[in-house]
Amino acid sequence: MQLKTLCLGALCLGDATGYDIKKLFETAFTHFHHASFGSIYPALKKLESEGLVKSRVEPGPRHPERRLFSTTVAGRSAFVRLLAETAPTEHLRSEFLVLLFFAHLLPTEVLADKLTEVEKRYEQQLDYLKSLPREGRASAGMALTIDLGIAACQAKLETLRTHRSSLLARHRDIPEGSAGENPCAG
Amino acid sequence: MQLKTLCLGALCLGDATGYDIKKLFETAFTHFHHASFGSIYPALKKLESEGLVKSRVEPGPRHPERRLFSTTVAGRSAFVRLLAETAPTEHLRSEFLVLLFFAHLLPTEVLADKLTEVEKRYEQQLDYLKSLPREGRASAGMALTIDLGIAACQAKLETLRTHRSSLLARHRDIPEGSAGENPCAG
DNA sequence: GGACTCATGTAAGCTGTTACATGATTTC
DNA sequence: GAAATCATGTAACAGCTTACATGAGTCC
Repeated sequence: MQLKTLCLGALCLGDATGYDIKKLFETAFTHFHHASFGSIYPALKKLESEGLVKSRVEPGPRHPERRLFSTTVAGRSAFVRLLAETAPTEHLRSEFLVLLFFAHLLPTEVLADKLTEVEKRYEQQLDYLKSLPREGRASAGMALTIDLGIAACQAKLETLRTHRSSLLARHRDIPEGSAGENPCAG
Repeated sequence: MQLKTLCLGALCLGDATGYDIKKLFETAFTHFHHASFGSIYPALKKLESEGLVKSRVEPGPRHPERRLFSTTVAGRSAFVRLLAETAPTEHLRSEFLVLLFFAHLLPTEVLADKLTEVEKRYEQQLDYLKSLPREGRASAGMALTIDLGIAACQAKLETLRTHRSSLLARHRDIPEGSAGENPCAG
């Protein structure tokens, strides 16, 4: 799914500026998608040129001049169609698991620091997801995206906490820079 | 982390062809990284031009001619350095959670199909990860990458199974195409 | 002989990132 | 008056995917 489509979806939730959409990516979408200004603004421009959204400039004494986007009828039906056609895939890209996979090549202290860093991030993410309102304002589907994020985060955090000390203990015993046998062949 | 670095890492596990590395991405790395031939072969070429890997062509009666890559001393130390510098981040990109987030815009049957599809995929992934050998050949870190994959997958699968029927029941009651209130503002 | 796996590579192009460039408004 | 937040945009470039193009070896 292209970012363009996601921006169109964001506008199906209500009128918004490019800045608002960036905020959405940093809050409600944070655990399953990412986008930067450099892609959001061009995406909105493209959507407008395709007639899927329209915009008006709002001058304001209470904020800098801004461009508010809204969906068009064509935009809403295009989004629903695109949504229905989208395969429900997931792609994780984890530098952390790469690090863990090659942990035997790292000094124990470096590995310990990385583990601590990840645990902290998981804790923060868990706190954040738990702080989100799940009743009333959000639909059942939205609530489930949060619950799935919480479940996965919690499971990983528990696994990490369970194995941390034994991993580090074993790690101290291996020769530094050992590559070992090829464990992946075959 | 660039794909180039990951290819270099793969070669730190033992000599391999581009094709072998692709296999590694489809097996050991499958739940945390992805790469296609179109990026692997150029990456290996680049690594060789930088002196981090070397290669020899192996003609064979038992297989088509192939190019076997190995790391150089410079390559191994470069990889260890790059690894130590890598921040242990994770980025999920989930079209499935996008779908769930906008579930209220989909017909109930379409939503049900998507949920079924995801559950099946999770089940397959879980079976696969559980089938991997965790003792003996793999290092403790490699084993933990598998355990983390299993934990996350299991947690998501359970959450999905728990909420599926109530989600679909509630879903049938909402007006079709309802966008509702903006649940994300503020 | 057909299907499948092993095996290598290129080229066009899409998508998105990073860094740059700018400035208003609000809050302390 | 400084810092934070609100706000918009562009340009250069990185990085990877898709599709194409090709062919040998193995198993049934």
